[in-house]
Amino acid sequence: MGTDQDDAVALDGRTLGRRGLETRRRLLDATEELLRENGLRDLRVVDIARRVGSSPATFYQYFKDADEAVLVLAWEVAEAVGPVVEIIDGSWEADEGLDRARRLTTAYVELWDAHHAVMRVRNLAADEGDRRFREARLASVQQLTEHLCDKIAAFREAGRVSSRIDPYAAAASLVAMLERVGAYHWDVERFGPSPEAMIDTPALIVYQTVTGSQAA
Amino acid sequence: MGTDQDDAVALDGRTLGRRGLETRRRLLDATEELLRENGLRDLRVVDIARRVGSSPATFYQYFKDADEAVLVLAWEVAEAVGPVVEIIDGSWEADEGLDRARRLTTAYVELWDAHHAVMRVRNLAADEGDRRFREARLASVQQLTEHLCDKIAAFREAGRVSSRIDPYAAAASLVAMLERVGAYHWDVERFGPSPEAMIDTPALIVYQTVTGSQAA
DNA sequence: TGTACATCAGTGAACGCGCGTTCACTGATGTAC
DNA sequence: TGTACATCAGTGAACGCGCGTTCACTGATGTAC
Repeated sequence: MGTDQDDAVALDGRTLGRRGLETRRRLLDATEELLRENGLRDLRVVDIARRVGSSPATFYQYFKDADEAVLVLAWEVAEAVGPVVEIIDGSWEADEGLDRARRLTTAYVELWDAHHAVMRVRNLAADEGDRRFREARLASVQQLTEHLCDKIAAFREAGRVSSRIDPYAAAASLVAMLERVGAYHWDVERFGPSPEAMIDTPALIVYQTVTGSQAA
Repeated sequence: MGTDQDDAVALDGRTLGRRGLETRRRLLDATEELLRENGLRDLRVVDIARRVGSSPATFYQYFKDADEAVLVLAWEVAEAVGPVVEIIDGSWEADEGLDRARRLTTAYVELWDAHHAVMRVRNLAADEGDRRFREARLASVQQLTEHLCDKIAAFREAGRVSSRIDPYAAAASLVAMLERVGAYHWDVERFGPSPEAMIDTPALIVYQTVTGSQAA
């Protein structure tokens, strides 16, 4: 919260009115569309401006460059992770845990489906070491990891998860799996597995890893 | 095999001699270096040429554009996956399986450490739908997935892995996990887990998912 | 062993496009009285 | 309710750099005899 709409200010310091906020929004939407359609390599300020029927000069009233617009979008995605994280909280026993794992996987894959273009670029920039994108990714992924970590740690203390499992590393690995499954499940599905299998099976892996129980 | 050095031909059709092959190699190495140092956004033909002390015109004797050089590098990575795949073959019972999972994870993470810049860009381009990069990724990832799939299917038939697990989807999910762990384990390690934990724990997840057994 | 010729390899220099970016200006909106 | 003024919002037009790309040419290598 507080990272996009709220503290939105024009680059010259003016505060934005209704009209300004709308324009800014349309520029952001156009950025996401173009990223989806043409990919990162072909993202151009001129095109973004053209798409909303305005001029490049307008774009520069709101963002320093194209990257900065993408960064704002990445923070918006981070905010959308909140509800997904909440799914983790609660009991993971038996059917309830399995159901939770499935809802978690579904929600996260749907988040990717909705925002794959932005999340892809965010991950690339973060992996390449860009600090601003690292932070934005962290804001998404950290909450997820920590909540999963807590669950795993509890099952481990109860002696149900192997003591050779490092809870944080396990949580991070599961998040890693979900990230990548979100990114390319559509490509995997060309080789056999149904879309449902590409939810249910990773969900089972999550469940088994968190609880240390094998599903029936 | 047969995708890079062997059928290397200058763009005008001339066959390459010793000297030409060396230059081509140096251009490829420079491409990987610059990709690592500056990231995808700042990869420029002029810079690649400059780095090997030659002129842009030379670059264009060997590659149509910068993308094509990266593509060749991606195919080279695909060839390097062969030995990693072999680790999968053999018995996965008990300690032997655990050891195999650990060697697999180690080898794949090391592959990422050695070639992260190229693999990152390959994945982005593939995810964005670029056919050539999809093929190159497939060549890496498919073998891995299929070999894991065979193992999982066998344990499933033996009744040790849940029948609710789709073997191909499970294999793809594990590969997804390894991909992402390879890409960002260094970032995770800033939050607690040791480098060893970021190998051992995903390895355990692989082991448990393949064999349906919980580790002690 | 030497010479001539074919082909491989490399590049200087230039062109031109397209993109990022800015400035000086016009128009829209809102509010004080 | 109307008018004036402040500030918000938008842009046409231009500049200039830098990058991709090419061409005509020189130099290096190898091989046939």
